[in-house]
Amino acid sequence: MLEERRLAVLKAIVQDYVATHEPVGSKGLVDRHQLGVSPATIRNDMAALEEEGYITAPHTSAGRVPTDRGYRLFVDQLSQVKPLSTAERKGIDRFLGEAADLDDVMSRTVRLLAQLTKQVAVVQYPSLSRSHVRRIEFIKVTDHKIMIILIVDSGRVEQRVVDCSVPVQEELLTDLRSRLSAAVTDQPFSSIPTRLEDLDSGFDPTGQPLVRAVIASILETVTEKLDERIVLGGTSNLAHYNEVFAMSIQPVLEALEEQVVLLRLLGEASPNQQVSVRIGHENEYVGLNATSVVTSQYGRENSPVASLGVVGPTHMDYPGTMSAVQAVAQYVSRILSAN
Amino acid sequence: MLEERRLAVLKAIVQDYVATHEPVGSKGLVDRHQLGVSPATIRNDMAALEEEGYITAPHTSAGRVPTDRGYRLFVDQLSQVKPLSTAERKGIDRFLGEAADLDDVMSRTVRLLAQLTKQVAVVQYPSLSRSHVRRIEFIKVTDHKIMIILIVDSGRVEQRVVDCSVPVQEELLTDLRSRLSAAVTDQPFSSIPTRLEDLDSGFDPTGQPLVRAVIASILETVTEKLDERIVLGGTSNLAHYNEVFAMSIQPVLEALEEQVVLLRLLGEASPNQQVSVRIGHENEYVGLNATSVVTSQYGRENSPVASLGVVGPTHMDYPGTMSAVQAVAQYVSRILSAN
DNA sequence: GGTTAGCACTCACCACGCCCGAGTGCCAAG
DNA sequence: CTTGGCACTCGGGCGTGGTGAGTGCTAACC
Repeated sequence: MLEERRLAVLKAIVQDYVATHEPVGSKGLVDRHQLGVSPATIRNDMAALEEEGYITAPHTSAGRVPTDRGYRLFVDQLSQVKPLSTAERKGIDRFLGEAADLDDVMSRTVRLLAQLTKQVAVVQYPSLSRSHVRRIEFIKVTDHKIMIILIVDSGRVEQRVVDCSVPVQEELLTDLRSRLSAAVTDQPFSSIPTRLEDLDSGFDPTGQPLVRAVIASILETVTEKLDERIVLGGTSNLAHYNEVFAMSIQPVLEALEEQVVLLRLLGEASPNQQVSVRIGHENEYVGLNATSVVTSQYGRENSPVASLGVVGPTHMDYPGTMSAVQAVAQYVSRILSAN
Repeated sequence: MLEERRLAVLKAIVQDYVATHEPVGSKGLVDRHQLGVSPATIRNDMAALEEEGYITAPHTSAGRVPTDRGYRLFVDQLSQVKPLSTAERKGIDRFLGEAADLDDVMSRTVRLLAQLTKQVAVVQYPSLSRSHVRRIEFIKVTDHKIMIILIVDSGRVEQRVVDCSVPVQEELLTDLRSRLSAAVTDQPFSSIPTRLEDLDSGFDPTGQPLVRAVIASILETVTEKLDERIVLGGTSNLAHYNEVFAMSIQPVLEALEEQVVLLRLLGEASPNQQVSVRIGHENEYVGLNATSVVTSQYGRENSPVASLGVVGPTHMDYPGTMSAVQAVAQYVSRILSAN
């Protein structure tokens, strides 16, 4: 009973604070929620909650504000993901359904996510490391240059030009293509290094330099280009918080410019299909200690290819944001597997 | 004499204001610059300059601040592009020289420009419309799907998948490849629509649906993908101005998210090799009325392939920014023509 | 005529002091 | 355990007065 009401109070505090962005007091709480008790009782509960570190008072005569810990409890136990309205689902469907190619899907997704959540959206391109090779092709650009083209199941296409010291012979190229093709087609990227290991030994000595150069180049692409691509959207939503709230957006903008930071942010997503939420100081990167990050993976069931999510203030609408992120991830998954 | 000193005063005002970001008064001016006259005289000049609209007073008892018109005069007549130090040039050279592929060049350029100018950098990928086709290739992905690959002289590679209603015959594809290749190789993108116009008539009727589909797809790529790609950098520099200066960065962030706005921004660059500067209200987009945009085109002499530049507050260091933009544009031009 | 010194004037800015009210913690009664 | 009552705290809004930077004007000067 006692414990139960305390949680209800915390929930109410979070909800009110998210709605108003102002410290919430005991009086207002009983007015706006049916708690069935008087302000004085609430005050006792609030004192207890503060004692336990779930809420804090900015200064003596102000109301209380949830702490990161308070939000965590709220997210874990007090909130339920609210389903999107059918209108919203249809809107998403229509908007994403029109996408032509992968670039289009990504850019539409990021815009959609930013618009739905009114926050900064972060979308990662399907990760090569978790994709499969669908096809490999060569194009002879000049006598000494060939372009390698890797077509990936997620729709990505990687290309790279190799310089060779000797002129490229057409037959050799054909041979190489078929052998490489056999070796890597439909194989996961992560297995490529081992699969290409001894491939050069099968060729006659005159061709080996070229073969080695090609293989080296592919390996380079595989390892290097794993620095995945990320698209951002809704950055201007940051300005909104800057004005109302007293938090500087500089560190956040800096974080968003660091591909590495973003990748780790998305990479830390929980391995299961669920939505992952990191609140305030739970984020490793200090610049994001005043923000929360909501992410989800997308791709086929049990084998996600990448992540997407949003970055927003800790006082965000968690249920709404989580449902939006989850829904968008599901839609993107569906669209990508349709190819 | 009279006119001459007034210009000197304006120049001094701009310089001081850019340095301090505070309204500058007559006393400070004579202290920091060798003008050879007394504050009272300066005051007369300032009154005249204000009359003519080059400077303005925020309020009665504050110093003067340059207007957009004042900056314009400063840029046009009073400043000279200051050359970069050799150390800076070497730094640029080293940093950009390491770039491996086009993506790398673009991302390094944008970071470099942001770092040099401490402002927001905007770099446009080489424009297809001003590029030439170097090569066209087809890859049969499945029976009904072929991938078209366009290799462009600026290093870009565009690909697109076409769905065909009928199975694709290998010979037809070879035939199509050679004809298309002959038609478009080394031709500017802008000429492609006319060159492809009647190409389908040369094929036998059974192949025509495929040919038409391919041609349509290429045309689509040519026209649609002309929505060029743009990379941004240094957005966090905006936060700096936000704090010190009283200008909201929201509209600026919004503008930066709009590809269309950015493209127009870069597209309006003056046609010659010089650096183009648009100050405050000279920018068509209202969200950027409080900023200045410094751009330059890059590419071969007399045939630029794209633009790059920076967006910053109107009280920026124009000579420094202009020289940085110009230098970077030149370096990028050089690197791209090296391929 | 252009330049300069002197002077009165204007205001943004800051510091101080004041009050107000929201919100609290505590206590004693229900 | 809950509740009404009450004293207390303290941030924020507001008027007040002082300060100083900067100006425009006028009259004298070269």
